Parts: sequence; C-alpha cells; structure tokens
Amino acid sequence: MLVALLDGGSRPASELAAIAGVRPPTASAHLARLVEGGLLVDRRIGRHRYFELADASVADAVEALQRIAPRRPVTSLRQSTTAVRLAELRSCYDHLAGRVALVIADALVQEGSVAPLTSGRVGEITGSGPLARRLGLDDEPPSAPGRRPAVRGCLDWTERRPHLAGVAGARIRLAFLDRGWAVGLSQDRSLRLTDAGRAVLADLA
Amino acid sequence: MLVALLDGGSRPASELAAIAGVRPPTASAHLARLVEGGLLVDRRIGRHRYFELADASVADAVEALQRIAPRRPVTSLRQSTTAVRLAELRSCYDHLAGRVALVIADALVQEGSVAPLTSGRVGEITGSGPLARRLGLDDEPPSAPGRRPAVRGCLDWTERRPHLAGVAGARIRLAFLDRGWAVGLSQDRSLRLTDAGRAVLADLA
DNA sequence: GGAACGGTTCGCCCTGCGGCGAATCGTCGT
DNA sequence: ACGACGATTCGCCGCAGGGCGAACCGTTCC
Repeated sequence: MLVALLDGGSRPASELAAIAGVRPPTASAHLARLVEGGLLVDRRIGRHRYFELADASVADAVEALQRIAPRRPVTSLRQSTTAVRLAELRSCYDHLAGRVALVIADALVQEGSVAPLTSGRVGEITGSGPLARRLGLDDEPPSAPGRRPAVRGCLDWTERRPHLAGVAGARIRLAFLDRGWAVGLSQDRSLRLTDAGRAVLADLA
Repeated sequence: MLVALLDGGSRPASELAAIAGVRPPTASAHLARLVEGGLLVDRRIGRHRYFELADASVADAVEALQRIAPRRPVTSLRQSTTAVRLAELRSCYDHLAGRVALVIADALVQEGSVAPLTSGRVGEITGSGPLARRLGLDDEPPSAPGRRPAVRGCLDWTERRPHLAGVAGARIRLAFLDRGWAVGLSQDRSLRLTDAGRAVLADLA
C-alpha cells in the first residue's frame, strides 16, 4: 500500500485493500497503524477516507527499501512465467510498469513531451509530440497545487529506473486498455500486449 | 545490529548479540537471515565471523528508516526518565551518542581536529587541537584502506544530526569511562556524567 | 592434549501478528 | 425514508516468528 502511494497521490481504503489483495477489515487495521505511526495521513471526505504518504521522508524510506528488496528467486515454473510477464508489462496500481512502460516513457522524453523522469519527482506535460497526441496527453490540464501531479517518476522494481506515473500515467494505461492495445490477465497484475499494441510500439522505433 | 554496522565497520557475531541485547543463538539466526537476504556479508577469520553491511544501498535504507522512526511516545514515568537519560548521553554500541556527544563532536570540528561530519561519510583526524590531545586522538594513525575508518558520522536518533563514530569515537568513549568522566548505568545504554566529566565539558565553553 | 571460547544447531515454548466473516456505524443517493 | 455502500469494530483462528537453553562443532591458546 505504501508503494501504491509513492506517487504522492491519495487513495481510499477500499482501493488500497484491492491493491494489496486483502479484505477491507485487514486493510483498515493496517492503515490505522500506518496513520498512528505517522507514515500516512488521512483525509475524511464523506463516507470515504483518503490516505497519502505523510512526508517525503516516508517516500525516501520506501524507495530505499525497494532498492534493496531482491526480486525473490523463482521456485516454480508457474512463478517463472508469471515473473516474465510481470517484467514485460503490468499495472502498477493505476499506471503501467515494466519493460514496455519504460519504452513508452523513454519515447515521450525523447520527443520532448515530458522532462526526463526522476524517481519521486513531479512534473508537467512539456510538449505535444506525436506520441503524446496519440495517447491523448496533449489536452492534459496543468496540475493545480495540491492536486495529483500530471507527471511523476515511479521507481520500477523490475527495471530499477523510474517509469511514468501521475495523471498522465493513468491516462496511458486507460488508453492501452480501452483501445485494445493490451489486455489484463485477471489473476495477477500482468498485462499482455495485443497485436495492435505491438504495432503501436513498433511505430516508436 | 544493522544500525550498529552503519559506520561501515565489521563486528563479530558475539558483539552484535550484545549490542542487540539477545543471546548468541538468537543473533546467529538473525545474522544468517540477513546474510541470506543480501543485507550483510560475512568474513570468517579463525573461530570468529565478522559481519558488515553488504552495500551502501543497505546503509541508505537503514538510515532512511531511522529518519522516519519516531521516538516512541512516553507511557510511564520510568520510561520518561530513562528516555531523558538516553537523550543526554548514551553508548551507541562502541562510541558516545546523545546531546553530550554532539557537544564534543562540535568542539572537535570547531578546533579543526576533524572535518564537519556528514551521516555515513568517513574522514580522518585533520588536526590536533587541545581537546583532541586531551582525548588522545592526536596519536591516531590514519586508517589503512579496508580498515575501520578513524572518523565517521553516525546519525544520532535523538538529535537528528551526526555524532562522531569510528575509531576516534570509540576512543573517546573509552576515555570517558576510563578516566571516570562518565559511568554506565547497567540497565540500559545510558551513561551519567560525573562531576569530573561535567568539568571537562565546562572547559569547552 | 585439554580447557576455553566463538559460533551454530536443535528442540521447544509462546506470544503476537495477519487474516477473515459477521455485524455495526455513518454517509450518500434517490 | 430507505437501501447501497464505504469503512470500522469485534471475535476468532492459525501460524510463523522471536527467543531461549542445552548440546555440539571447530579453533585457539597454554
């Protein structure tokens, strides 16, 4: 859940429960402790309760732990193929992660639509190259202060460098799913590129 | 135990057990896991086994966690007085920590005997002011490569800035104990300044 | 060669933690 | 006013993890 909040956004308890793969009561208990321990702060809005990281120092700690967390060794064939698929393309809560996600992020940087990404740093859409237009990022409104940032670097735990999160990251994921460029395999968070999606990526080269 | 190794030194299992306040079998089990998990590396020399942090990234993670670890709130009078004593002066494994330790470190920096401290960075004795001579630091041999550094900054968890560790830090602690400037209170790691010790500190001002 | 010592293994105890289902509370939509 | 829904509380279960004492292994020192 802490990793899911690394982009600085706020998420309600139910969403964090789904991300962590636990039932609401379990998530509630964990979140209560995280708030009590000062790692998270919460905002109550109506019947929802939104959580976010309390502090940049918390993000630092989570990222530092991510850096030393080993990809755990593979112990079965099934795990192996799952790991391969996850490394290729997966959902990182609401945006894309994995090798494919980095190809996309690199291309956006290349064409000047976003500034080079740094893990945890926020930014804006800085241009509208062909890829940005194709993904619908060119009509992205600049983030208001306090709102979720348009662009944010999120450390990719398979590739060890930041991919693109924030509102733009979420929009890219939606584009891939809505237009049938990728399909989700319900079991885990891995995604599979369709032929259409592969064609889109081929255009980048 | 990880915190105890933050200065980049190597320590044998028995010493780490004592620092952590657990029995040898317990320490052995923990150390085995830390090595297996790649957080520590070990070197066997004769019947001893020396452990040290595997990597700068491990030190980063430990320090990042230290920064967000709250001083836990006081729940009893006894805890309170203990906490006050610990904040004043305590052993941080083999060197001194707490408010008094920072006064000493500041004075050494002031007189040019050591360079300003940064958490985790190593250094050497750079001069021999009156305090350094009084503490016996002026005959400190420069650290050979691979050996324990003469000077090292170690983040102080009560004061939140680095105090002096390394060989010099250890020597200062010994000086305080040997010359009766401070006495250990066996229960915890806190130390109490004696009148003689208070006089030494008064000289600094 | 034998005692001392550092470290590990083994077997055991027990606490506390993580998880869930069912029930409850409070807010929102209609 | 009422049902749907997000979130929390309560009670319960199961287990794994932390810790220890005793015994054991290998090195060192005299």
